[in-house]
Formats: sequence, C-alpha cells, structure tokens
Amino acid sequence: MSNSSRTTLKSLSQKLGFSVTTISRVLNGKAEKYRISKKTADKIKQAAEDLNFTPNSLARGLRLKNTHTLGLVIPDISNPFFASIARSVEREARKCGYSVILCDTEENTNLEVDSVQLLRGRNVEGLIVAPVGQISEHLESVYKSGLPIVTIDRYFPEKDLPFVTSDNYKGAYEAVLYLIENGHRKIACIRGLEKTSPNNDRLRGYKKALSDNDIPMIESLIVGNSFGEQNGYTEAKLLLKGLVKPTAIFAFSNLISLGTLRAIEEENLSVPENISIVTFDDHPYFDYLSTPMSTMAQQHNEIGQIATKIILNQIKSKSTYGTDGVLIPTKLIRRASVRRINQPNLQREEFV
Amino acid sequence: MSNSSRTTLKSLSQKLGFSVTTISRVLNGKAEKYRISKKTADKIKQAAEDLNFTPNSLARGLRLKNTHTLGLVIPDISNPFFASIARSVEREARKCGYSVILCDTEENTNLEVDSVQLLRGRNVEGLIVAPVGQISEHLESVYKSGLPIVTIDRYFPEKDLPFVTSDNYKGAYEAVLYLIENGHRKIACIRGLEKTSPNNDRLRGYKKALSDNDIPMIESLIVGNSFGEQNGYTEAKLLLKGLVKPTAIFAFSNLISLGTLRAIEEENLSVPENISIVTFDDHPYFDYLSTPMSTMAQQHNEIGQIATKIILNQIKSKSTYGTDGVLIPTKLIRRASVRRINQPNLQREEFV
DNA sequence: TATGTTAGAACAATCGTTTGCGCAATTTAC
DNA sequence: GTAAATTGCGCAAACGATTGTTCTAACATA
Repeated sequence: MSNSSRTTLKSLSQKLGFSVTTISRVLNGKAEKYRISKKTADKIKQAAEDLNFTPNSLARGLRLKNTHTLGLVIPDISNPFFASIARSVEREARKCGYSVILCDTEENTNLEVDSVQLLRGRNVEGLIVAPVGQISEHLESVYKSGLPIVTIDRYFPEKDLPFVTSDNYKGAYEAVLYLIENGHRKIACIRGLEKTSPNNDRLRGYKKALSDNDIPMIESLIVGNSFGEQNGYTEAKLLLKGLVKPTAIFAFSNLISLGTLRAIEEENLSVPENISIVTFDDHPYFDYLSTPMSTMAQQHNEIGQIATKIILNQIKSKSTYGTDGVLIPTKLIRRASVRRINQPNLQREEFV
Repeated sequence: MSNSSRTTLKSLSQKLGFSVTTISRVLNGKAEKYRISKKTADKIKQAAEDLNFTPNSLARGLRLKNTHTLGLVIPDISNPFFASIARSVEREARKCGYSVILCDTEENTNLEVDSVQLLRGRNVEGLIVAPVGQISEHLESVYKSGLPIVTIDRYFPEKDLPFVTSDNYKGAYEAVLYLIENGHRKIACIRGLEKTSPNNDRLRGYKKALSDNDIPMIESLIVGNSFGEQNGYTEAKLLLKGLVKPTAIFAFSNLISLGTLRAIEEENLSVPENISIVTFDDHPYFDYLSTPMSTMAQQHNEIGQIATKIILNQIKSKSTYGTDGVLIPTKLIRRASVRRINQPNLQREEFV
C-alpha cells in the first residue's frame, strides 16, 4: 500500500543472486561474524543504498519480538504542561531509537482504559501514563503483566506503580511559606481535582506550612475541586465575597489562577494591591500578564526525560524498576503577584 | 517481552483442539462464511475472551499489509498551536481505529527528513506534516511514492502537495483592515520565518490591505524574520526607536507579539494608548494579558480534523487526493489592544 | 451400490526478517 | 597426498495471523 513495490530482502536477493540470509547479515553488520567476503558485502550494501532499502519493521518486530515503540497516554495534549512533557519524552525516546504513540484521553477514565488496552495490543514495549488519576486497576494490571510502566504527574500512593512527579508537597509548602514570609496569614487555597495525588500533596504542603508557622487553618478558605479555569473563577468569586477575606490565594494550577484573575478583575480589585496570588506550574505567558504571576514551576522536561529513561532502562534490563517513585523538585519563581504586607492582620476575631 | 506468554492463535488451538485457521476465522467473524458450527464458534469465542486474546498487530499487519497507524510530524509540540492540532488529529484518527506516532522535529529540517524516513520505515499508512517549511523534496518523494501525505500550516505553492492551512492571506488582510478602520495608517508588520507560506501569505495580505486603502507602504516598517519571541522583541525595540514611528503593529505570530509586548513595556509605553497591536493566532492567555490582545485566530481543531479526514479518505479509497489544498478561514477576535485613532496622522512628510 | 452434495474443519502458503545449523570448496597442516 | 581447518555462503524454521484450497466424513440421491 505504502508503495507499489518496496525493496525487500527478497527483491535484493533476486537482483544480486545472493541469498536472503546473506543479505540480511550484511545489512545488519554481521558480515564478519558470518565470514562474508568484503567484496560480497560491498556489493550488497551498495545495492541496498541504491534501491533505498528499509527493513520492514513489522516483519522485523515480529521476528525479534520488539517494536521499539513506547506508548504515551496523556489527559490533554493541548495543556502546555503535558505538551512539554510529550516533547521531552519524544526527544529522549528518539535518542534511543524508540518512537512514541500518543494517546489523548481527554481527561476521561474510560478513554484511558481503552488507550492502555490499545497500546498493549500494539505491542508497545513500555508505557508512560499521566493518569486521569482516580482509578488505577488497569495500570496495575499492566505492571503485573511485566510490561514496563511509569506514571507521571499523578500517582497512586498505596499502589505498586513507579512514578515520576513534581515534589508537590514541598512545592506547596514553599509556595505558602513565601506568602507567609511576606506577611500573609489569611491564605486561601483553591484546590484541584479531589483524590488526585497532586491535589492531596499540595494540600498537605499548604496545611503543614500554616501549622509550622502557627497560623490557624480556616476551613472556609480551603475551596475548589477541579484544576480548570472555571473552578478558579467561581471559587475566587465566592472567596472575595465571603466573610473571611483572604489577603492571598494559593492556586493549585495555572488554569485555576487564570480564573482567579478573571474573578478579581471583575470585582474591580487588583493584584497584588488588594490580593496576592501564588500558583502552581509556570507558563510562558506568566511574564506578560497584567500582573506577572509568581509561581511554583514544575520541571516539565525533567519529568518527561526521567520517566522515559526509567522505562528504557527497564526495557534494556528486562526487569521492572522496583516500585520506586521519583520526586522532581519545583522552583519558586518570584514575579509581581505577591505583595509584602507589613501591617499584621489584626482582625483576629474572624479566626474562630 | 511484554508478556511471559501472551495468548496466540496457536496457544488457543492447542488448548481447544481446533486448528489455528478455524480459530482465526471465528474470531474475525467469518464463521458463517466458512460454515463453522455455532457450537464450535461459541467455544472459541468464550476461550478467547477468557484468555484475553488480542491478535498480535505485527503479525497481522505483516500479513495484511496495514498498520492502522498515521505519522504526525510537528516542529514543536510544546507550541499550543501545534498541540491543539495534535489533539484533533489524534482524536479523529482514533475514531477510525488509527493510532498516531508523534515526531517532534524541533524546527530542524534535518530532523524532519529523518522523521519522515523513520515513519516510512514504520509502515505508517499516512503522513501529516507541519513542515519546517524551507525544503520539500523529502515530502514530494513521499507523495510520489503513493503514500498519502498532507502538509498543514505551511505549504509549498509551486509543489504538488495537498495541504490544509489557515487562509493566511485573507486573515492578514482583515487584520490590517481592522487597524485601518480604526484610523491607523502607519502600520508596521513584524514578519515570521522567510520563505514560508504563512509568512508570505500574511505579507501579501498586509500589502494588499494597505494598497486597497491607498496607504503608502513604508519599507522600514516591514521587519523581522522569525516566528519567535526574540524576533518580536528585537524588531519592536528598533521600530520604537526608528525614524518612522508606527501607531500600530501587526505581529505575524503570538510569540512575536509577546516579544513586542516586552519591548513596549521596557520602553515605558503602553498598549493601546501609545501603540496598537494585532497579532496572528489566538492563545488562551490572551484574555489575561496586561492588555488583552486582539488577534486573528486560527481554527486549530478544524485544521487537524480536516487534514486527518483527507488522509483517511485517501487510505480508504487507495487513491491520492489530487493536489488540492484546503484553506480554513480565520476569525478576528477583538480585544483591547487596538485603539481608535480619530486624529488622522498628519506627519505626511515622513512618508518619503 | 455408485455417485453427488454438503457441512465442518484442516493444510499449507504467505507476509519480510532473523538465525542455528549445515555444506561445499578452498586452504593449511603434517 | 590426505586429513583437518577455514572460508563463504545457503537451507529452512520461526515469529503470529490470514486465506485459497483441499480433505473427510456423513448424508442424500439415483
């Protein structure tokens, strides 16, 4: 189909008068091993070059039981976070002669299950999955079957699945600490999707930072349940109209912070004069926002690269990687969205 | 490798006592055609289900000469424009049972050539390429070999290669017209990469809009040579310090406009008070910039979707699509970066 | 009884590569 | 001058699935 008549070993064989075996050996660099004369080898190489021979990867894969293919399963490739990861995965894989089949699950668990099944059927040698995050059976089943797999971004703490993700706990801790150091005490947080590890870990970090600094936690300042923009908008609106008004907001994703920004502008407030913001996950455009956004940046490239290296190592060593996880440090990027509050907040009575 | 012992037709055959042939036929729904008894068929289906049989796609592809795989070649998947396209390509392909192998060429022509070669070797049934854009021989060679191919975003006007791209000419025309309607006459443009079709077409649109409105073209206001942010910054800096100062800038890409923004801020000017901007290609963050950016949006999804449909049609019909190209309309999104100038610009003497 | 029909399933080739083993022909050793 | 070693290469099976053809009973027909 791809060609009316592609060059094969057989067609070369007919053209040259050597057996398919000999040609295969020469073209795989095994001429010496099998004592094929230099003259023969040269003839064969020349012809292969001239006729633009490329081995049929299906036949080869069938025989050798390999495909040199990785599966990459991602909830939304149009999200810059995942796009960056995809780029580094592809780059790293390519370096080692591997190709990447991309599956976008549209944040849909069913599609994720299907995708994993599909990729297994396509004989990928390893799987890198950024899971939607609320179920993991299909991934565990892959892991148990011996097919190398690594989850990224989100992981399942109680399960035996290798993962690579940002150190969300520490990152959140430091982000909140940054606010505290700038005098904030009434710090709201707008969370992401429930029961996902980034959300849980960031929440833990937030709480720990507060308690380590003897700041009472106010339940009404802990809101939200999705990583999307709409959630940021809605929750920020409510926060701004609430009884306990925060002086700072810690947003769990860049989309949340975007929605938050929209809400703040609608209320005719401004950042950081009226309210400070720190968010998780950097974005190239953060420098250009009306107020350049301070953020806890994730190292996309490292995540993709390390995940890919782990997978490729497993493939090479034919052994699963144990059940280890890797935490990648995050980086605080200070821009203009956090204001120093010198005046300690005196309305203590609101704290009960 | 992927499994200690996957279920195959042969293993089913041994387990059940039927021949591989019979099992294959049943599992392909050809039981009736080959008069296999219902009892046998049921037994086989049951066993296949129980043992979680999945046909080996390599063996099948080898025999059937298909892979149900498309190749997608993209200069930079972390660019939201291409990421969106990738998403719609993947979605559309999946609908038809096709998978997508992703190659990121890092805007590098050599990598592009390699990728195309790689994908051919992997027996993809069709190719969707967003070319770096300055050479096309490798793509023509694919086209001539009969392997379905469509270029997206950039195309080669003088070559016989199907393409899907935005109507850059018309889009640019309308973008500039929008500026003109708002009273601007000294309109600079910051171009993208030379000799690429989007650049050429946008430039044509720019010029036509000027001439249709009897506005003299000023060479010194036509600058730049890359779609990147740095180019936008540098050229904007120069424009702002130049002899002929524009009242508006038409940026050929969202990255260019970003650089332009940075330059303007550095000069302590502001948009749109001191200068107006319209750019090409929308971005989710444009609403949140210090000045929300007016833009000529491209319809990413349509581009990816239509390109994929064309490819799949070619595959189905086993014939190339002719050499047609498809132009997708763009959409003007009016935000706050363009100011109405009532005062006609009187410094005519500068126009020589 | 001889012949024809039909249902039910298997044989064997094929796709393009890889590889263990084998087999001439030539050279070397003694 | 004959046995042994070496050189140079091909045979054939295997990977797993598909498919045109063939085979074998059982049954019906003449």
